[in-house]
Amino acid sequence: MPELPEVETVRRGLIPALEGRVLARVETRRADLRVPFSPRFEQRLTGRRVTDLRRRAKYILLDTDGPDTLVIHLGMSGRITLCAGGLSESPGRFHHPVLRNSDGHDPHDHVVMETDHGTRIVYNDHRRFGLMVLVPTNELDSHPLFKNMGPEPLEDAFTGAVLSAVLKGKRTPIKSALLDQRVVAGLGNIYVCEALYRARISPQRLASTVAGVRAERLVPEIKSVLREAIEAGGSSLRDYAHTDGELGYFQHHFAVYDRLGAPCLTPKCRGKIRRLVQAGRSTWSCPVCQR
DNA sequence: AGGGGGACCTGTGCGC
DNA sequence: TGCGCACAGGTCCCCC
Repeated sequence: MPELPEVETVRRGLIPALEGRVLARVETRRADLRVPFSPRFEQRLTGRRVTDLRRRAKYILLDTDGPDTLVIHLGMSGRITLCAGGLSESPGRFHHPVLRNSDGHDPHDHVVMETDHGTRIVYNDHRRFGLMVLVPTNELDSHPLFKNMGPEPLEDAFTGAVLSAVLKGKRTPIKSALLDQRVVAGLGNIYVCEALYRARISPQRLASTVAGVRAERLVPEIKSVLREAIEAGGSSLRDYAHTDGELGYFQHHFAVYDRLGAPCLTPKCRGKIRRLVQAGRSTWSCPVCQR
């Protein structure tokens, strides 16, 4: 999936098209994504004005002038594209060929919305690990999706001391701990690998031993890698693209992710990037300068 | 109680 | 060319 920087880029791309606009038409083309759409999904959204577009971790929150907030997650392969009225739904300028059904639709275009200004918003997700649900706005914090979620990494409240306190006593590798959304919300495989590299911390190190000085070193690196990635419009690997179809370019700045065998970029370090598997997911790191 | 492993999906790229 | 396998920005449930 898009991790925090990619989701943030999508959110920013949606603002000009959606903020203050009325959802004139909402169409779901199947019963579910990873989970079913909320009951009466289309009716509850149609005619509502979008009052705000927020992000929490990897979720986009679309507040309306009704009781509900539309909660969107892009899973691993979700994409949202905008197009002015009259154009085909998936504009076809992506790096993937666009599939078509006999009715002319991309079979992975699962949700199509249209605003009162005629902009079409298309949600495409070929793996369907994403979700779209309606949650009463005043119940968001207590909703199961959010109630146990850790701090936003880019907020000032996320400090070395805060991370340190959560890691203390955790008997799991730091790599797994950082992927745990209860520890810090919004990091995924790429930015965990990159942040650990920048902080020169081994992904295999026990989380409890990162508490203290290493946590103080790690937090600024988490923030800097996320900020730089947002600045670059996120990272485009297989599926991710901006709302206008353009690609992010932070993937060109990876120091370790998917760089198996490449020389470590740390000056004077002779290490070669290795790949290991932790909790079923690939981890890339430099065995020499990450300890 | 908390963490690891599989399940959920489809697509792509590789080796044989 | 084709087939099978491994792997992919995530999360959740089950089981130990």
